[in-house]
Amino acid sequence: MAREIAKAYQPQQIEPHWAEFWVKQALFKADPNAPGPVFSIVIPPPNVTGSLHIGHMLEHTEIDILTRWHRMRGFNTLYLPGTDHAGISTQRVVVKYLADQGIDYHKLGREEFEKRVWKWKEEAGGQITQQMKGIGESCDWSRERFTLSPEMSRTVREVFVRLYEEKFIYRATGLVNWCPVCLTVLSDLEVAHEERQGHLWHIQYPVVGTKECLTVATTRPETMLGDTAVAVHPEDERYKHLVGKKALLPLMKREIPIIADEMVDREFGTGAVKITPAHDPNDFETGKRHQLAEIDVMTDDAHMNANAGEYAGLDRFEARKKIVEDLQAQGLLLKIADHTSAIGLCERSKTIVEPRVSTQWFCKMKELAAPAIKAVEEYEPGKANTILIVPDNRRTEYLNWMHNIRDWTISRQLWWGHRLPAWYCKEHQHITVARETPAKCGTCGSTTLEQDPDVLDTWFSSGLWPFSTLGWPEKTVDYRTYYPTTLLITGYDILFFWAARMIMMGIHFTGQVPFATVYLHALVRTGTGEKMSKSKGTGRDPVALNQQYGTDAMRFCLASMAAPGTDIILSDDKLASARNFANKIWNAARFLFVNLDKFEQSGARLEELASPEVRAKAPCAAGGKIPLVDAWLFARLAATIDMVNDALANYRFHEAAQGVYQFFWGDFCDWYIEWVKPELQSADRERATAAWKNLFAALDAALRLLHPFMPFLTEELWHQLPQAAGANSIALGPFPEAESRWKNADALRDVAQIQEVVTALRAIRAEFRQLDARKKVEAAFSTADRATEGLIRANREALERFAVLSELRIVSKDNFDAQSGAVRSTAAFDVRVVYAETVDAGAEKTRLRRESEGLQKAIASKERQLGDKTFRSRAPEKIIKGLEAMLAQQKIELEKLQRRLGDLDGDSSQAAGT
RNA sequence: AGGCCCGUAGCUCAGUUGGUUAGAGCGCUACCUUGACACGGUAGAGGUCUGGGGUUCGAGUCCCCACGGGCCUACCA
Repeated sequence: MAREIAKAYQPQQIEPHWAEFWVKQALFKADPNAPGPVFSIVIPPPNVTGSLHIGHMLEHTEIDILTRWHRMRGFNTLYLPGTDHAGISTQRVVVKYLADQGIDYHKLGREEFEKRVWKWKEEAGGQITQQMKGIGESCDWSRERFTLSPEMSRTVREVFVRLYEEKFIYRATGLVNWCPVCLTVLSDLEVAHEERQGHLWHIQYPVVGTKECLTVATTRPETMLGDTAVAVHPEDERYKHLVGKKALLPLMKREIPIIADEMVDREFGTGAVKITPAHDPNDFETGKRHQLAEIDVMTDDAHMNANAGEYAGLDRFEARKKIVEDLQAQGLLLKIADHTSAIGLCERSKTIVEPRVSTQWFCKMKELAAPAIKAVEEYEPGKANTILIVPDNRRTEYLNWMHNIRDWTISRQLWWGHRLPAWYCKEHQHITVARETPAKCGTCGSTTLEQDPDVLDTWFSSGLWPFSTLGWPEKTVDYRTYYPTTLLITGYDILFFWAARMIMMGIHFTGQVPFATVYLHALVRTGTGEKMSKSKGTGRDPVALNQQYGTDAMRFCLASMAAPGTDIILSDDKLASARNFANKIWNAARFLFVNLDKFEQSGARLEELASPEVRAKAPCAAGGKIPLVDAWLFARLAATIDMVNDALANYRFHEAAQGVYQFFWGDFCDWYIEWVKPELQSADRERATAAWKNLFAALDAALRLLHPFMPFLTEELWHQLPQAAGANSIALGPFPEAESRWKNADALRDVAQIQEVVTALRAIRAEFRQLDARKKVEAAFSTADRATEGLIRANREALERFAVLSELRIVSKDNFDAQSGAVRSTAAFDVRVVYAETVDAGAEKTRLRRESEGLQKAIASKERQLGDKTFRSRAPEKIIKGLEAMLAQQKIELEKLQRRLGDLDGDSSQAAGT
């Protein structure tokens, strides 16, 4: 069965096939009745507006690696996909989309607009899920969810009504964050702070009935139009005499009281503060204490309104400019000082947020937060209903924020989202909150009801995600089986937005934590350290990169950099290196297939080589015993499996990735395959068969080990293995076990010894610049240790091949010394390559000197330490013993080095003499 | 303002409870197109772990200070 197999791995040619296969076969559909412990994970729902960006790629890679790993190990596994309706984002996108077609969404009206968004969602909103399918994420697509679906709406209403009835949700008038571009109120979290260079304007307010002026300092002169007082500190001697008097508000010619309030910082500015209750949170509170009027001087879109007198109609920043000019003209502007302050920006539109008085819906948080704090604080491994947050420093962040949590503004002035289930009667504005549209007012019975036009913050519905997606409030089979979920993987940038709220809501409504562990992954940054962002044009399109390097390479690359707590900077170098790895795997398999044809021609049957029984017994013996290198390979494999399992269990993706990389490339390709090459073609039938059996068993296990990281490549290659015949997918497992019979410390030690000898011989060869790399030369080996001698003797063939030797002669110390040629020594052995051309004695001496200097230093430091009484009395026995053993070795080595140096000096002086 | 993180080879980063001569990938140098792979092979060069102080028998690892970089939270006008 001759195989056509491409010389280089071409991911583009195999990925679409398997991606489609996995979806069509519904291979990853969860079955609540399946055996095994449960592993369930819900996707952090990406925005429907979105397309896959590099951050998703990292997140989904981590989720998919863990999901596939668990599935292969026999867990009852669910990876639930879905998308978020993303209120503000989506509304902005569709408004713009309509505007591009000359349609003003206001004119469409709410109902029609919502229809258009749904239509847009059906047509364009599926992009990200299509991409996820294309990159082979092992989701259960039959359980895909959308945060604004009718089922989700029912859950949202249920939650809203209950929280209202429990008095968590309330409606109130307060000072809120207003985005003049998105035209909605924002929660505190949606306001991003940024330090900006600004000014502190000192403005003189004349005091009525005196010739004095009170100078106030402000960063926002335009808000003075809404001033209703000036405040000073009650104990400020400079101003005590003015308290109770009135100031004449410049430009507006309005008399406003001069009040005393503790909130004033005497040190800051002039110690006198203008009070604008309608446009500043502090002033709002001060206004409440002093019963001051709240004069809103702006419109929704941050232009000055009728309250702003002659400035009405101006944009807030134009107004600022004009006001400053006018004040200057009137001689009331005392000075302008530079001043930097953190200003609030709308997370979405990047507009400066305007603090504003408004009536909104809020959710009380303190009480909801308490059990969510407890769940994290009381975490212990295995303790029910507690949550582990990884990495640890995020846990501290979470706790800090939760301890200082403030009420959550949940209403939004948008059309796209879950509409508030609250109705007002026309007559009295009584509030009726209900699960179903009520027929009459719950208070007065009026039948003229109007529903609140607002929708809920997007995060309100995503906060219910882990249980809303599984059927809650019904106790469905899915809910009973898969809730609480096992794990949440998300970015630390939405720890508060999302994770914290899920924990609070989950505990409150289900009595259980929504997930046992939160793993917060890194952000992918650009070379300059910024977060990669499509809007800034600094992002890399993962789909294009997948196309270029292969999805598996991308996954492997991200995994190998995903050390917990460390942000990732992606580069083409790293992607290329991961692609090279994929190619290496491809070619290792290719080597097997190409040579298998030859072997089959000699009459071998595949079943004989790769039946399940053969694999169950691997490694297979030849001539009654397991060849050393085979024992070694499986020992390395077992160690790697243990390491990968341990690393993945602790979210140390980079360690797991580096472990499989090292095993496959370093151990399997560089040493094992090279070692057994001749055996595969051996005339000794039994030996060849054993080699083939072990090769197939090892590759089979290696592919399974690699599968969570590189699903496409491994699926493709695995299907070409003889043992895969008739099987459906490598993805269904099993994951290789680190068999106890594979563990073999002796084999590990022995092969390491042989590798050391090979490396020493190769290094000498490399020093002979004249020596053709392919020319076989003679070498001598000497050791004082009989076991080592036996080992080398038994593996002489392999050694000769690896070091390109005509013969490796094992000689006594005296015979060794009698020969000429370049030498390398360790404490355990000496090797000499016999070659007519001498090495560059000068270079050799330099190397030896440097090495012996290093050794001398190491020896001196060890002797010092071992000579120290305190060290001897306090250090653990193990450390002392280890140090002593190492010291003895180093001394032998040093002695050899120096003898060699002496020889070289002798040679050169002799040469000089003749 | 408070809190957190980072500063290790030319570059990007690992380095789990402090313990034997600090690792990887890329890049670099030399040699090798050997029948799996040049997206390859072999050998090598290269860091005393930002600086200073301290704890300790022993510190890249713990503590303090300084410098440099980043992030988060926050109603100082």
